[in-house]
Amino acid sequence: MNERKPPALLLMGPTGSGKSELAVYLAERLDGEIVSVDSALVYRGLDIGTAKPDRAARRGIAHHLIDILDPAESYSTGRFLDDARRLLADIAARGKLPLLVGGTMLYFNALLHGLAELPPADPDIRRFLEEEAARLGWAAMHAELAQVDPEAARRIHPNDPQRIQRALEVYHATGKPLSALCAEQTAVPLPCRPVKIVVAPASRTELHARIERRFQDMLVNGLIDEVKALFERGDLHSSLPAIRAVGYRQVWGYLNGEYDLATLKEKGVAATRQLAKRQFTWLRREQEARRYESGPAAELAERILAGLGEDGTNRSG
RNA sequence: GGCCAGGUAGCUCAGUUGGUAGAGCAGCGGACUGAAAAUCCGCGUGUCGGUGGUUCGAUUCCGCCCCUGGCCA
Repeated sequence: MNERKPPALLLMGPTGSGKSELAVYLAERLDGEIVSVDSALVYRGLDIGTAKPDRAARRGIAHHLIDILDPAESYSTGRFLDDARRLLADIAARGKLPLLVGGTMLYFNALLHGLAELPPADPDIRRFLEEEAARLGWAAMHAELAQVDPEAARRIHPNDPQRIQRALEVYHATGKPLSALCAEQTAVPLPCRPVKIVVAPASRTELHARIERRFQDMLVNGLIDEVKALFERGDLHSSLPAIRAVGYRQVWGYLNGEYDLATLKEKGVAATRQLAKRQFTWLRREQEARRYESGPAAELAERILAGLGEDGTNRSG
């Protein structure tokens, strides 16, 4: 049925699995363009801590959805979905293969399963709810949600302020409960046929070792100075998505004098491991994906290409 | 060498007036619909330094030994 659509490669994996380098090899061999599926790479000035591939690492391959926002701005799943759909169509129209590469699993999820028609974030409503919560407490906010959207209240834990706020925000903005809007969701088919590939290190121990080494390298390569530049701008603060990113949040605390360098290193490594663990939770339930162990990019790319040949992904035309 | 303070979960520590022990962090598992590198939920057996003794029973009291830190020589 959708066999006639052009394919798109979805390359997913936990942080530090070597996706970015691998993607460039695959793009070279498949005449592809890379679409980043990463909620932190979108921000300009977040380079070292996000392991953003630089000009040399990109080797002339087009990379999309990188450096598209200032750190003072906020990206979102909805924007990603619009951007990615548009790019997918454009790239396929140019006769190139789209490679969606990243570790933001909610974005992949939205791409594959769609997203309900919900209003975007509204700063005024959020501020209003924030103030109300400061006055009444989140338990009261959860009770308020139970009044207007009992189903959402049942699903959302009373200790989860972010989701309580979002559910109330949707209700305030539309007058309809979040759960009703989600129930109306209809699948929007992708313009491409997704071919899923998962890359991950052989063992958790190995991943942890890589993560520790990598964070250490980031510090040596100037992560602190990079964050200091953001810190000194004066208009950024610790509740922005860009500043909450792994590594950035921890260095921010260090620059605030909250802890010493050794503690910063510990916290940075732990936060990265925790991120990887959450990514694994999504990845585990990813069906119909080909799975590969991390390894030297060139060699791994060859193995993946051999596997792709079997299901016709790289046929031309 | 002498004196003092400690040695309890991977780490930092609490506790048991003697009935085999619990927090934070880390770790592990899970959830996830416009902040998602976010937000949240669940999971705690560890020779209570070693060894003898007292005791029905010792991680807890006593002796000796080992280790760490401090002070005095």
